[in-house]
Amino acid sequence: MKSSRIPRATIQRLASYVQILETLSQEGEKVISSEGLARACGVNPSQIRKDLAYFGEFGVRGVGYYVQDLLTAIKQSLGIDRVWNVAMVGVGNLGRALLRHKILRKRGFMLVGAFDCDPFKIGEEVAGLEVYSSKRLQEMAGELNVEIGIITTPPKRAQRAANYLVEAGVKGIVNFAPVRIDVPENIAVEYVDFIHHLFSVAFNISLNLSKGLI
Amino acid sequence: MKSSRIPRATIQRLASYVQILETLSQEGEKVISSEGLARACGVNPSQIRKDLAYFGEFGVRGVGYYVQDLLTAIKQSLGIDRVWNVAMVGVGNLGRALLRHKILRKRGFMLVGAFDCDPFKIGEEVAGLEVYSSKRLQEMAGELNVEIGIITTPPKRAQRAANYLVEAGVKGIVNFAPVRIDVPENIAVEYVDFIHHLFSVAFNISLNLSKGLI
DNA sequence: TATAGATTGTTAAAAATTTCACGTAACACA
DNA sequence: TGTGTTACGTGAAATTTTTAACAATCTATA
Repeated sequence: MKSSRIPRATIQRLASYVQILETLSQEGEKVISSEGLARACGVNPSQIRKDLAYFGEFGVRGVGYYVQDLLTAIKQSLGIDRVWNVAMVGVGNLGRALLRHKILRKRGFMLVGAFDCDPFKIGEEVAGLEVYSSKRLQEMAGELNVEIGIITTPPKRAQRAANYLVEAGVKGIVNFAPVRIDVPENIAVEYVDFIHHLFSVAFNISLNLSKGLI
Repeated sequence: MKSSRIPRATIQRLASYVQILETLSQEGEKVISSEGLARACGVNPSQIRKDLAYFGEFGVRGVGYYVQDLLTAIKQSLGIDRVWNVAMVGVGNLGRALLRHKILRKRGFMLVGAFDCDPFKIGEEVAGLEVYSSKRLQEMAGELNVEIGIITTPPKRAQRAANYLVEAGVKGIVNFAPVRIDVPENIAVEYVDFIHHLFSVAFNISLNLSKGLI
């Protein structure tokens, strides 16, 4: 199928297929059917076949999908078959945790710079990276070849951080601060806010309570 | 409108309305229109009116919504007009960051217990909480009155953590580990995986590149 | 080489969600 | 009190997303 506009939900799901396929691959599984994959990530088998169809034909009829091949194909489709250089703005609790988290690097996102505007933090070393003044972002981003920015500042500083990142030439931003940011249209932005998920759970618990399920 | 089944997306959006209304409230704004709110969170005004209609009529025609009233109403609808007690299983980098984050408490989620299975971590104190053995979850959850569990273990230990939490009687789980967990149907589960968002940004950057937008 | 069994890719139907459009209600002000 | 203006609530239309159904095709085996 042609890659007409691809639903955002499809992209989200592809990301979880990657997780599962990577596990399967490590466990030495060679082949997986859409049904098997579907069970593993709690969706409908047709959904999976349709999602994949946006990008090409990766399976073999009567057989299923070769785990390694499919993994490679999805990664290629998502553009994560390579390493992306990432800079972080805001070295608070959350920032530190992300800097120390191995998962980012393991998934191909290499933290190459850490920035903060707090003079007390500047010069500090976190997870092998020196913390620089946010004002030096533009100057340093070029030589570090930063492509993606992660914002982990307090909400009030998020827009400024975004401005710095855009000036520094990043092409995408993942914003952990709970505010919208304004950036040019050709900059890809994603918002991460785990409080939403807590709200969601609280709501569903309340719902279950009112339905007498608990 | 009657509260027929409420779309998950609606709940997600309500959560962001809360964020914005709280800011507006702090800034002393008294009234906001669906259009103003829509602009602030990047959605369609009708969307907002429809979302709210699932829970009741909170606005005044010709005027808009009284910020404080709407905030109260949404919080009540979501079941976040009270404090929820939360236990965390897995005190790694991410767990620590969450424990130290003020935002959880500020939003009404009180961390009342921290658990880990690593003997080196047990007994340690993080953000004013002593870390206990995960095995003691069931025993302690009762007296701590834990209602929600947060899983921040490595993926392989997530299912075990979930089992402990369910045995301990929690009614909802927020899982930060990148794996599905199996729990009884009446337990509300939410998955948080920020790697997905990085994937998404990477994909959109690749897309923009191929469209010649960059 | 033919047949049986399995599982994909794809089209069509169904369901869910979003957007539009407009009647209705509230306020401001003459 | 009447009139104009604003902006909500809601039913219907449009769009998007998900699910179902099935023809196509691959492997295995006799």
